[in-house]
Order: sequence, then C-alpha cells, then structure tokens
Amino acid sequence: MAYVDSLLSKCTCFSQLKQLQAHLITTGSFQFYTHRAKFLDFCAVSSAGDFHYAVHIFRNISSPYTNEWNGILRGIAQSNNPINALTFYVSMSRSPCKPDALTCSFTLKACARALARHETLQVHAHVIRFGFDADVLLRTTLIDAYSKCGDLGCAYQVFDEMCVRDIASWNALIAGLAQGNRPNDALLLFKKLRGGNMEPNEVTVLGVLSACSQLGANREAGIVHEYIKSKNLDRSVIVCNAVIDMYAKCGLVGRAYDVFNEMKCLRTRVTWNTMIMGFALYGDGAEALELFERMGQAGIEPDSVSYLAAICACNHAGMVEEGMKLFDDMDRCGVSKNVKHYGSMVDLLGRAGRLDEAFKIVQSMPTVPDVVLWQTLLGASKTYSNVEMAEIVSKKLVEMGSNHCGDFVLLSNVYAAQGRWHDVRRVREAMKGQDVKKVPGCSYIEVGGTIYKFMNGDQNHPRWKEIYWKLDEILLRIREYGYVPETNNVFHDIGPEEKENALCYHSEKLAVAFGLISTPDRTCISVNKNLRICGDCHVVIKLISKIYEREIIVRDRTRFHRFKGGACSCKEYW
DNA sequence: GTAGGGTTAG
Repeated sequence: MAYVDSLLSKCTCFSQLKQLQAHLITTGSFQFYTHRAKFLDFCAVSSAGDFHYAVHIFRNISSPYTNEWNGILRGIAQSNNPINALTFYVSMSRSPCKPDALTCSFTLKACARALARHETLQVHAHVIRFGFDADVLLRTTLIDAYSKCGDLGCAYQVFDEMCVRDIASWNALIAGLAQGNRPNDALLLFKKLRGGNMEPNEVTVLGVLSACSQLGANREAGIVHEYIKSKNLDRSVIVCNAVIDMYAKCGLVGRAYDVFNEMKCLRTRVTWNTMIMGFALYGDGAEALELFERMGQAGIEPDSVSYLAAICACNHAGMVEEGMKLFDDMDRCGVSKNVKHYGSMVDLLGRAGRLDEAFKIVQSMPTVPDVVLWQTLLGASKTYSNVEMAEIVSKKLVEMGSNHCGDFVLLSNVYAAQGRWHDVRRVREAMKGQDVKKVPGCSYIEVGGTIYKFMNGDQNHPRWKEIYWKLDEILLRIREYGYVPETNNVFHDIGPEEKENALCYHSEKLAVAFGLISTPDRTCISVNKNLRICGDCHVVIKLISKIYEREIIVRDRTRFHRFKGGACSCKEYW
C-alpha cells in the first residue's frame, strides 16, 4: 500500500497517472478499495490529475466505499462547479454506504464555495442527526460555510454553542465577520479572544488586519501592528503583506512603506503588488511607477495584478500616456489581460475625455465587457455630456440586466443636462418597472477611540440633532461661496426640496459634520466610505476644508481624497 | 487516517 502512495506523489502529469492506474489494474491491486480511493482522491484533486477522469472511474465502481465517495467529493468541492458535490452527497445518502464526518466536511466546503446557504443548513441538520456535532473541526467548517454564505447569525450560533473551541474556530468567525461587512464585530471578537488564554496565530491577525483595513481604523492599526511584532508574527510574509495593505488603507502610506522596507522576511510578488496599489490609492503615480520598475530590477517579474496596480496608479494621477504604455507592454511581456485591465483603461481614457478611444478598447477586447466596465464608460459619457455614447452604453447595461440605481441616474442626468425632459421621464418609468438595487452607502469615522458608522439620512447617533444642525449651518455658509446643490444626482420621485435633503444627508457629510463638532479646531478629520464619494459631497467637503480650516481625508472605495484649503488631492481624478 | 481558519485586484 505504501508504494501506491509513493508512486502517486511522484506523478507530475496525467499520462503518468494513467500508467500507474494501468499498473494497478494489471496487477489486480485496483480492486482493493484503499488503493482505488487513494487514486481517486489524488486524481480529483492534484494538478497532475483530471477531475472528469476521476468522475468517470468513480461511476464505474458498482458499490463505492465511504472513502471513495469522500475522495470524489473532495475533488468536486475544489472544482469550478462545487455545487455538483450536492448531487453526489444526495446519491451517497441513498446508497448503502453512510456518510462520515469527512463526507460532511467536504460537502460543507462545497457549500461554502458555492455560496449555498440553504444547502449548508441542510448538511448542518445531517451533522446533528449523524451525531457529529461535537466534532470541533466539523463545527469550524460549519462556521466557515455559514460565514461565506452570508449567514453570520448562524455562524455565531454554531460558535457560541461549542463546548470546546480551538484557535481555528475563533479564526473562522473573526475572518467571517471581517469579510462579511462586520469589521467592528471582528475587532470585538479579537479583544475577547485576547482576554482568554488561547494564543492567536498568523491566521487570526490576518482577519483582524482585514477588519482594520476596511474600517480605516488608523489608531487600531498601530495597536494591532505592535501586537504582531510582540508575538513575532511578522516573520510571515503573508502577515507583512496584510500589514502593508492595512496601513495603506488606513491613510498611513508612509508607515506601509516603512514596513515594506524593513521586512525581515523575503518579499513576494504580492508584497510588491500591495505596495504599488498602496501608492495608487493616494494618486501617487510617480512612486507607484518607480516601485514597478524596481520590482523588475529585483528579479520579480510583474504579473497581471502588478500591471493592474500600476495602470490604476496612472489612472488616479491622470497619467494617460504612461498608462497606455503599460497596457501595451503587457502584450509584449506576455502578461495576460483580464476585464479589469480593460476596465481601468476605459476609465483612464474616459476621464481624459477620449471617449472614442475608450470605446475602441471595449470593441477590441477579447473578453465580454462586464457591468462595471459599461458603468465606467457611462460615467465618462455623463462627465463629457456625450448623449449618443450614454444611450449606447445604457442599452448595453439594460441588455445585461443591470438594475443598479446609479445607471438610471447617470443616463437621466445626461438627458437632464440637455433639457430632454421627456427622456428623463421615460428612464424614470423604466426604473419603476424594475426591482432597482441600491447598495446602501455608509461612512465610518473614529473619534476618541470609538468607530462610528453613519448611513444615509441616519438618525441613530446619540448626537444626531447636533449633527444635523451643524450640516444646516454648513450649507448656509457654503452657499455664500456660490455652492448650488447638484440635485440631479438624486433620482427619486420626490419634490425638489426633499431631493436636496436626501443629498445633504449623505453618510459622508454626516460623518464630516460629526467630526467638526466632536474634534478640536484645526485637527484633521478622517472619514471612510464604502462606496465612491458622490460629486456633490466632493464639492461640499472641498468648501468645508476652506471655510472651517480643516484638513479632511476621505477614503472611498477606490482611493484617498485629501481636502485642504478648498482643493482635493485627487485633482478631480476619481 | 484524507478534515477546519488566510495576503494583493477596475
């Protein structure tokens, strides 16, 4: 039996694997289910194997044993169609051969990858019925599956009901909360973990770092970094990469660069990519491109993510020619392009008003343009009031079934700018007929060690009345500087007055107003938004920075905006 | 005797 293991591990390609199978068959060993199971497992999972071939062999087994089922389930869970594992799982349940804990583990893994919440629930029921629910590993898998399917309530419940937990159980939930848009709860859970006697490891801090990155929690960021150093967890390059990313996303690109320069472990390609992206976040095109050059000199070939980061940096700095050169270099260096590279180029050219060239890029691309790419082009069409382009692009978006509120708003704005009110009304009707999706905007701000979250029109903050009074004062004062609200950014069937209100209570404005009333004069205000900052907020915050003599930093989904003395560091490149 | 938790991206 040992020799089968040894030979399997030496197989580097499919033909060798088939030779081994031929050998096992001719010597009669393939009838021994243990050999067959090992073979199936390896064949389904290894890069030398072939998943379809594994399925083929499996189907020819008249009555497979549990470990043979498990091998094939493990393979399907890792394949491109993990949901197929459910079919196999059901067949297995109906066969004389009963599932064991591993069967459930692989099936749950498949559920997690397929984002299948309902199926996770069903397998969970089986886990209980089969009496496996005391299994720590299986429960951790359950936490992970529920988290990935977006059901953090169930994930929490599985965690709470565990009598024995190990560090992986904690890690699964911390990572789940961090990735499930509940970064504050992830930090709280980490604090709770530190209060006990369990020792956090690399995986734990990766979840925590991710939570800090999302929150832009620069105070917390320093604390977590100190903790990592004290526990020597920064010997792991993966942890260092996440620290660099966190500092960059928390507005501390200088500290990110310090970590990059002072690493004790070897930098990987991801390290370089993260740092280049870090500079791109600030619109620092020169630093990003210099690093991109140095990366090649250091013997690390840029990959498609490196190019994307560099092009993105050009994008945020308005460096059109440099971006186009990088885009062309990719073909020469044999680096493959994906829809994000095309999307970024469309953005770069679109912002520069070169809409025809942007459209040519779309037409020339071998992959199908996605919704985001068309939205980018629609945004550029709006900026340059190009009605024809906006119409073509909107049609594409409708064909693709996009029901995003912003698409309708942009098109209607293009029409409104031309005074084509009939068309505005038509778009509005079309919008009503659909189930239009709107991702809720939210902004975070840290004051006195607490991170506050604001939603649009939010009145949940204990000082909400003061915040709204401050906003009213702001609006009065900035009107003296000629501010007129861009009411057509809002597209609801409401009167002009409410339109203005909806705009002026955007989450980023609420957060800035709260910053103004709760922090000392002349100190810097940092706000973090989950979506892109809106045009009106951008204008308003520029004026606030001037009138109230405050430096205001807003991190939005794509980059940092540093407002000072009435201007923004982005120079209107978003 | 094959299981669980993880870094970069328009």
